[in-house]
Amino acid sequence: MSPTRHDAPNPAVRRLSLYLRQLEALHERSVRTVSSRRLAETLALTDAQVRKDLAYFGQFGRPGVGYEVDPLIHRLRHILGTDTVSNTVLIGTGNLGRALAAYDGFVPKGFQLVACFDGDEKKVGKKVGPMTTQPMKELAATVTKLDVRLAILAVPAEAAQPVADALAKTTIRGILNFAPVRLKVPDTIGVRALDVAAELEQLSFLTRID
Amino acid sequence: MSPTRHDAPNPAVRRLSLYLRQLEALHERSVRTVSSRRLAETLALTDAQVRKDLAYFGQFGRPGVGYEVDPLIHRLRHILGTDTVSNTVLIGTGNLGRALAAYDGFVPKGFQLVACFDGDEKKVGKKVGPMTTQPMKELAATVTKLDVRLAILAVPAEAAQPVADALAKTTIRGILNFAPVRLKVPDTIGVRALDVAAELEQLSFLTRID
DNA sequence: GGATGTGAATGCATTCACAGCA
DNA sequence: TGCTGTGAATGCATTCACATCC
Repeated sequence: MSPTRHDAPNPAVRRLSLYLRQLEALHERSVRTVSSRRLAETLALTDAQVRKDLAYFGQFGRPGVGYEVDPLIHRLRHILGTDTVSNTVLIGTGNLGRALAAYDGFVPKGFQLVACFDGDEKKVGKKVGPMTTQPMKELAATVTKLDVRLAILAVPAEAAQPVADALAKTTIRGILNFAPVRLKVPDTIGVRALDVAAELEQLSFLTRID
Repeated sequence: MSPTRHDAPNPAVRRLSLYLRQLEALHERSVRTVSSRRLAETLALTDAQVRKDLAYFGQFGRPGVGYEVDPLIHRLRHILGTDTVSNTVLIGTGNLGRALAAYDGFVPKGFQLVACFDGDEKKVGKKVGPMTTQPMKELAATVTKLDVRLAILAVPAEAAQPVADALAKTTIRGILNFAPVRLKVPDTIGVRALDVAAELEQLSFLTRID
């Protein structure tokens, strides 16, 4: 999965998630309308950037008024594809996997965990919330049956690439990878990586006393 | 904590973690020396980028030969500040916090969890691995006593900003934030955010069928 | 007056391409 | 020959600044 569709700069797409989160907070506080300036302020960006980012995707604002919170929330969800729920599978039911499964923030964001898998036979059959851990050999069948597009990978580093290879043979189109490994996948599959240790390293650098 | 010290572009610093990880893998395989080309290849970058990134921090390579793996590992660790162990605290001992505490990858990377805290009285006193969960009011004293610079924040969204405020009153200089909230902190403190739901949103966008 | 949306200008980061060294 | 380190050139992203509209 090489560049971004839709011509918009990649960093702009990343900020869409920030805007959406902030707009949802404003919605909670029953705020009806917000200007690029106020939005930028709370997110530590510039007003011009907010306007330009949003303008890549349409004309959402009204001069003299700003952006209407609720309609913009719906537009952004539509753009991100989270206005409908995406079935998602979890691979790896170790500590991290189970913690993710217990997180109740996915569903409101448009992601529903529908099955979980583990390569360790001892974990197969164990309950993870409402799900029962399945063996890896069931992956393809389950993914196909439930029409799953996204996978969360929370397996040890050594297992990550083999699992990615298995996922590539299914209808999975995106992988969220927690393992500290660069996955090689066909470019029909998108990958986002979350590497906790690497982030700590960045912090360590940032806070170095030279 | 505004820009990057040391003049190097921020993206270059982020890639340092990638280089280090790959070099550690090469070390495991007893590879002695590696060229920018090979390094770039496995990380899906260009050779020029690898050379330029490393050159921001020194002259590590030998023309005609490449980079020596072990010495470069040590240099990068030193640059990142992970050649000595950093004491780190964990705030929030819910599912995610405990999963992070159980992760055995921190110590080899230079981070030692030395204490954990929770605002929920019911969690205080509970064991988390070798640590005992402390109440938030102990934070300042413990952090000072153990000379802690880094904190991992794994608390619910509502609690994140108040905890960040409390951390700002201590010697903590960097926060790894898992809560889906933009933290406001004095610029003497560095923040890195890991937002799982936001990453899933990005994947959702990436894999949209327009 | 108070906003947006957007070309033009600026500022960064990446890539090129090559001099110089082993 | 093979490779690094690095100025110069290119390509992106951000910011400016203003015409336009409520």
